[in-house]
Amino acid sequence: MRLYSTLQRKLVELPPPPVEIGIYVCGPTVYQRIHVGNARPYVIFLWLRRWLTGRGYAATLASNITDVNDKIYAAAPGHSSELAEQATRWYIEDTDRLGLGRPDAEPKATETMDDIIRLIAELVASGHAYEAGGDVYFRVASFGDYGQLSGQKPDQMTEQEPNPLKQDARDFALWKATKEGEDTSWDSPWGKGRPGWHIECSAMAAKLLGPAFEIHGGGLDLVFPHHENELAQSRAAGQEFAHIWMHNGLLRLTGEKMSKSLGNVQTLERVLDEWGRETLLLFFMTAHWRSPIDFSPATMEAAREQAWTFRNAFLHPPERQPARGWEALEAALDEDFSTTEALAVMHEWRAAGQLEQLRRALTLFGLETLAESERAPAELEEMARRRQAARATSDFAEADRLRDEIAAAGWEVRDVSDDPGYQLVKKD
RNA sequence: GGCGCGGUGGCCGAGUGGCUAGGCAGAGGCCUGCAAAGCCUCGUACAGCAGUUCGAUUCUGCUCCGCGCCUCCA
Repeated sequence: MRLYSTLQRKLVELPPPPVEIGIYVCGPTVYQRIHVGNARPYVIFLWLRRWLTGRGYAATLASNITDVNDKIYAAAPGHSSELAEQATRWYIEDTDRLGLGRPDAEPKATETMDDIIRLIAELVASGHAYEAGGDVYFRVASFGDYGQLSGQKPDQMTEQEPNPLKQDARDFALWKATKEGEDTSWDSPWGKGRPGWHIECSAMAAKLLGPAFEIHGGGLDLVFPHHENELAQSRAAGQEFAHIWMHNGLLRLTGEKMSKSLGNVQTLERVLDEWGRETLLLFFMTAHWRSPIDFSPATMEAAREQAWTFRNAFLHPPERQPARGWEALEAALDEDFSTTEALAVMHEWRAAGQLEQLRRALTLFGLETLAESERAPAELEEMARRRQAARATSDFAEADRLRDEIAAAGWEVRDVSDDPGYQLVKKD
């Protein structure tokens, strides 16, 4: 299997199974409900873990929850930990609704503090970091490969807010001394404080996956500075760290009038309420994981239609010549995990009526519910029967009236040749 | 300004040096009391300009346009 890696800027071959594949994905900073965009890496990497597991790998997925951070302090002055706890519950609740299960580990920064402090101390001891006024900074000049991941040239970076404690404008904080108004702090060799933004990921990844692991994932917007800094810290500490760096494309919001303010993002909660999990998952499948994807009513509507055609295949199986076998899906996903090609293969199976194969593929993507049909309430069954009776006596006015009534209840009646002569299908 | 990605038929979105992506929407037909679902048929696209080549949408260069990142960001 091959995956595109930002670090090597090319497709990188995974070692053949069975081997352990450690995957670390940057999860959210918890201070509000996550938005649809945050759900993309969550979905992609849970799918990937499923696929790798099915391919015979021992895949372990770790995805962190950053629960100490400037943004959390800013969002809830004086009670940041309560907000972090609340937002963590929201995150679990919202992502649970995707129905894909959970990562193998979801470490919290606040529960990894010993490892974080130990890692910083190591970097200080080896001269890759220095203490200044209770803060600790990473010495970028001490790490020759800095900039390798993002392609950013260190000498071209400019500092936004000059920090006199830094020896070099490019240096970044590993540890920050507690400031006025911050309601949480931890003891460290450098006094009370809390970790900087990047260090927690280095510490958690090493703790859970070891000093060398296969895949590190996250949104494209994390390449710099977050991942560049993670890589620098961990490599400077003598770890190989991640081999392959996967960065998913970002969601773009279009087709909706922007409310001018920054608050135009849609929460995952709202999207799930409005469109349902099946449509959202299918929507994510319609773009390659590295491509940007437009989130709009039109693109979501198209995804919903695709869900509908898959569902219909199980209600009314077509009989056609057999299409390609399972290996077609393997070929699609083994080459840079192309869900778009996988989708094309699945449509092929749908049209060919290869339903068991299709069901297996849908299950992989958490869409097995499309293969299940819901039983209609008894009163609707009764109405459908009365409609059949009306049709039998050519009372089409009554038959159409009943059909409208059933439709109003959110169901569709279809005339079929099989036994009861009708079929009730729930509409979205 | 620096780094990087991309421009494919009405829309979304793959892919390939010469041979079918796929989905949605649309047109016609079959089926149906009418529908729905399903089936059949239909679109000859690859930003522009040069170049390499027997042949380029696919390789190279340039131009135009769009997007992401450049210490808040999945």
